[in-house]
Amino acid sequence: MSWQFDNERPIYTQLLEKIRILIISGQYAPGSRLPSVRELASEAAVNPNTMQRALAELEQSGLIYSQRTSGRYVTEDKIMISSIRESIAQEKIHSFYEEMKHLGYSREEVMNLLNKDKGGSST
Amino acid sequence: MSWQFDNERPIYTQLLEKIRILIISGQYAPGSRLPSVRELASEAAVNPNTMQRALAELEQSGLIYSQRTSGRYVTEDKIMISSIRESIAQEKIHSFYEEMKHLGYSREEVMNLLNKDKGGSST
Amino acid sequence: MSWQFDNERPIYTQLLEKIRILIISGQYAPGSRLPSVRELASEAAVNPNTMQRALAELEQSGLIYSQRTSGRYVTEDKIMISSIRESIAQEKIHSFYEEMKHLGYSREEVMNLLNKDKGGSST
Amino acid sequence: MSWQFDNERPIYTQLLEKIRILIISGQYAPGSRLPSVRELASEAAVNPNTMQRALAELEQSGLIYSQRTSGRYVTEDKIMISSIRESIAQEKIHSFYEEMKHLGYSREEVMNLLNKDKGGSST
DNA sequence: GTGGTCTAGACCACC
DNA sequence: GTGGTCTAGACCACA
Repeated sequence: MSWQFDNERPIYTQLLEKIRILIISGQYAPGSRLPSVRELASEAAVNPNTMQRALAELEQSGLIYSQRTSGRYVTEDKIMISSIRESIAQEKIHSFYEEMKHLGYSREEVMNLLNKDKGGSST
Repeated sequence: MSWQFDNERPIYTQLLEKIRILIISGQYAPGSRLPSVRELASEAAVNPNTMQRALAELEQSGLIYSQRTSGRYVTEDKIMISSIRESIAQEKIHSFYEEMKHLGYSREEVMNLLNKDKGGSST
Repeated sequence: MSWQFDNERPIYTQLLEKIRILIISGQYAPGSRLPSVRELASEAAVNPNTMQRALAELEQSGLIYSQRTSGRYVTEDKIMISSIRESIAQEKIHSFYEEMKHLGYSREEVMNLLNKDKGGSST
Repeated sequence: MSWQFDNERPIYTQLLEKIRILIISGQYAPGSRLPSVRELASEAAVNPNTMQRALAELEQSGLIYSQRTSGRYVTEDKIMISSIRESIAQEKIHSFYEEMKHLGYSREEVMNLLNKDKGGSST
C-alpha cells in the first residue's frame, strides 16, 4: 500500500479516495471490518483525526458504517458498491473525454493514444 | 466561454488551465495578441490580480511572452505549443488509464465504456 | 416488537425508553413480572449487560422493582405510571410545540399539518 | 440568541441545528453573508473548529456555500430553504405523532393537550 | 482577514 | 479497546 500524498489536495480527501478504491475494488470485502481508526492512521502516518475525517465522509456516503463500539464495517450492499464503482468510472470517462476534446483530440485520436499507452509502465 | 470555477482549486490555477487550453487548441493563435489583463479579468469576473498571476505563470512556462508596452502575445513557437499539447494529453491519458485500472477495469472494458460515451452531451 | 436501534444514542437508553413505553402503555401490566434479563437481552439481540443497565435505570425511576430471587416486576402503583405517562406526554408536546414555533409555524398551522398527517403510515 | 447546549448530543450538531433554524426562519436572509467562523465561534463560546464543522455540514446540505476568501453565504435558493423547512416540519410532526401514539394517546387527545398548552411559557 | 487543514492530546461513553 | 468529540494552537493559500 502506497499512502503517499500530494500537497495539492487535502490529505483526508486523498485518504478517502484511496480507501474507497480499496472497497470498490474488493480489497476490503463487503461486510468486512476495517482496521481501527488508530491502526489506519498509523499505517498511513497521519494524525488519527485526519483519518477519522476521511472515514466520516466515507460513512456519510454509505460505503461504510460504524458499529458503536466494535469498529467500522464495509457495507454489505454490493449493489451500492458496484453502482458507486460505475458512477465513478462514468464520471472519470466523461471528464477525461471532455478534457481531451478541449485539447482538440477527436475520439479516434484518443483511442489511438490509449492503445499506444498499452504497455506503459505505471507509477 | 464558460469562466466558471469550483472552490476546490485556486482560481488562478483554473484560469491558467483555461487560457492554456485556448492557446493549445488554437483559439488563441500563435503570435496573436492577448486581451489586456483588465479585459480578461472583467470577462472572467475575477480580480485583476488573480488574472495577472495566472498570466505570469503562463509566461513562465513560455507559452506567452509580454512585450514591454504593447501587451502579451502567444508564442510563435508552434513546436512548443504542440509539444505541450501532446505532453498534457499523454499525462491525462496515462493518469486516466491508471485510475481506471485501480477501479478494476481492464483496457478492453475502458474501450467499451469510452465507445458508449460517444454520443454523450458535453458541458 | 421492533428492537432496532440508531447509532446516535446509547443502546441502553433506547432499551430503557422502549420498555418504559411498554409499561406506560399497559403492555406490561402493573404488578406483572418482566421476562428475565437474559430473555429480554436475547430478544432484543443486545448484550445482557446492556439490558441490565437499562433495567437498573428503570428500577431507579421506580417504575419497576426487583424481587430478590423471583425476578423483576412492574410497579403496582398505577398513579405513578399514569403520572409518568402524562409528564412524558406534556414534555413531548411542549418541546414539539416550541420546535415548530422556532420553524416559524403558528399553532393553527401546526394543527392543520397534524390533521393532514392523520392517515400516515407508521414505522 | 441562546447558544446553550446539552450534553446529550454533540455540540456541532446543536450548532448546526440552531443556525439552520436561523436560516430557515429567515433571520439569516437568503444570499446574505454569515459572520465569519471565528466570530460565530466566539459568540457561541465554542472552539472555532467546532463551529467550522457545523458549518461544513450545513454547507454539504446545500443551505450555505463558502466563497473561497470572502466568507460564507446563505443560499439564494428560496425554494430549497422552504422545502427543507417543510421537510423538517413534516418529520417532526410525524415522529411526534408516532411517539404520542406509542404512549397511548389518540389523535383527539393529542389535539386537546396541544390546545391546553396554548398559553404555556416557553424556555 | 477569510476559510481551510492538520496536529497533538485529552476525554468520554460504550460494550 | 472502540469510535467520537472537543480544545488549543499553528499554519497555509487565497483575494
